Amino acid sequence: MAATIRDVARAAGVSPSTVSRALASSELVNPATRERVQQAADRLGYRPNRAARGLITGRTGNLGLIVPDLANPFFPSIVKGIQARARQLDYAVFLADSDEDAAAEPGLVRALAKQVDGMVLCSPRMTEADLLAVSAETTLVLVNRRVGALPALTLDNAGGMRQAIAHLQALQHVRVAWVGGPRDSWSNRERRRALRTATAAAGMELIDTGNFAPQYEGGVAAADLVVAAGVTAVIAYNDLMALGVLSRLRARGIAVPDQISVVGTDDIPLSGMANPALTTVALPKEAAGRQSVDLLMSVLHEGDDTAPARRELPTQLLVRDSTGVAPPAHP
Amino acid sequence: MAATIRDVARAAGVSPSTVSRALASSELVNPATRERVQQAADRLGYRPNRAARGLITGRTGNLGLIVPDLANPFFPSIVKGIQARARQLDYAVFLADSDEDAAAEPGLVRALAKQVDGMVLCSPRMTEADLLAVSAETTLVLVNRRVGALPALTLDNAGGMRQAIAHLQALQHVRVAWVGGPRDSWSNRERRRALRTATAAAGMELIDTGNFAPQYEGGVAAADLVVAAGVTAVIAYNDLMALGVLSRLRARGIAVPDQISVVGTDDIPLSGMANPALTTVALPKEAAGRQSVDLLMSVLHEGDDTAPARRELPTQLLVRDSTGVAPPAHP
DNA sequence: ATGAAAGCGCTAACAG
DNA sequence: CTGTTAGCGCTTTCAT
Repeated sequence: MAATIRDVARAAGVSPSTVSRALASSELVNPATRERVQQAADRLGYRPNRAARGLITGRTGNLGLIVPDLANPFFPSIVKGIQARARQLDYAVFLADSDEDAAAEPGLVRALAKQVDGMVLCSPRMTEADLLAVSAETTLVLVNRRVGALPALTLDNAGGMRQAIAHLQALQHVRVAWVGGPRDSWSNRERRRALRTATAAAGMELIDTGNFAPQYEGGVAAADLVVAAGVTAVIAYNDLMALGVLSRLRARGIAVPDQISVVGTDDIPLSGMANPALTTVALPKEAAGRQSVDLLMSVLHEGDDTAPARRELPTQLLVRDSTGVAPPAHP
Repeated sequence: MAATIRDVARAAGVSPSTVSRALASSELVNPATRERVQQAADRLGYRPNRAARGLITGRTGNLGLIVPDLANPFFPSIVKGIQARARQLDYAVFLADSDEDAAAEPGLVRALAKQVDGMVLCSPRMTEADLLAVSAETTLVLVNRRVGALPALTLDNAGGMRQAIAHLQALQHVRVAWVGGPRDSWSNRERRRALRTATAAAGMELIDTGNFAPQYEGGVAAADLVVAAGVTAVIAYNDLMALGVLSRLRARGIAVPDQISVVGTDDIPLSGMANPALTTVALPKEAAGRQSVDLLMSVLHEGDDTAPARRELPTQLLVRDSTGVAPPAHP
């Protein structure tokens, strides 16, 4: 079967421990011996068994990743970023999709905890209590959520919302609707809160249409409430929902942006391809993925000496065709 | 730190092996003892170390998955299917994204091989030789590709193309363009071949515009060639590309489906949301994911006794608004 | 600079 | 039914 370290040792005429050293810390072993071992290893196609190594070193070289829903285009981008960075660092990654089921998340963490050095939880939906509880099982880094003193990488939700409101204000909008995402979502709460503050400061009115599934269908469902609210602009929790709104508005013969302006969040690949192209708050998704890995590494290596590891990445409003000057108010 | 099997043994006043047995094969141990062990385990929050278990049993309880590009909406659906089925079977899954780099794939397989019981390779781009070579490292199941006698789950590409051509023929189309995807892609070759056969049989003409990146941008780039070819219909390798074609046609003021009909493949979530909604060959993506795991399990358990494990899933043309009756030919 | 021995956490004979 | 023994593949003292 597969060659073990003993096979290599035998082939090179040394002991297993020498092989181990030769393949790892180069300095502690005679160059000639090292060469011999290296060749034997190559010849036999030797690949160390990481599980066995992990058993003794306590380091697995693996990393866990949990996302709520891979079908939401927001997450694949993050996963790609994480993948890429993990691969550079020679880490393998376990992926689990919770299917937006908050109750399932702790189980997923626990299932993986023993096999990884740490995990990245992307937009976890589970309760704070659960989060704190599972944080004892392994090293955690949160993405898109902030809880207690847990290491976290967030995106500047508030800044994004402020930019959106400033943009709409410049276009003369006064009444704006908010189409909310999952109630359990931290970023949903953050965005809503920021919106409240920003609209109040701008002397604008914010109509909350409630919480909807963070998908195309959710936006479709919300669109009629938006129309009924008599607003001239709407901001949706994410692009998928914004696209749903767009589609429903078109179906009802309501012109975008002439009658209603629409703003999304995420800048998923397809938002630029929509017709009209969607104005949206762009989030640095792949960068967030990469940096979350870096954050995890720093936590893993520096121990718990410094301040809580946190980082916030900037967001950027992309103005496209779905927003325009507000129509004149009715008499 | 974390409780080991010895801790549980001590707490329950039995030997580690009894704990092992009590927690696994229920029959071989005294019910009373078993109860005691179970309680001790619960109390200590014991979770077996799967890596250690795998070391001795040879089964890791892990499964590998490699996809070319998670940013292509086709793959997340498959990954979700695989995830779901794997979880049911209590398997954890390693995910790697090769970023459409055929040369990187063998390395990814080898990196994971030792830590998994088997792997699913989704639309692998690597050469047949590489594929055969890595198939020695671990149990493989191919999705969306067929090579040698390797276990494979495929989708009925030919059937899908036949349905598309029959549909276009019914709509009076005679000249049809093909917008190809990655040259290395097996399904790309399959679809093209099927198209050749089907058009020939129908007395239609097929114009091949070449190979493009399997993304929105690829479709945009191909669209002008489609127009220049003077066809009344176009079939794209995938929906992303079809959407790109759609967008470029609109930009050029060419009406769809009035002047040109457009057909995609995959039925990604957004194809139904496009305007006009995209006619496409739907592939059972999540089902393919689930069944690929089942296939892997059957190969793993049944050994290599029976015929090569293969399965082909049916495809289904979804007729939507992007296809219509061909415009009358020019005099 | 290298080898021998011990052991990571677990399961699988083998006794009893 | 249960404990003892051995060992999966690897790294790491501790000697030499």
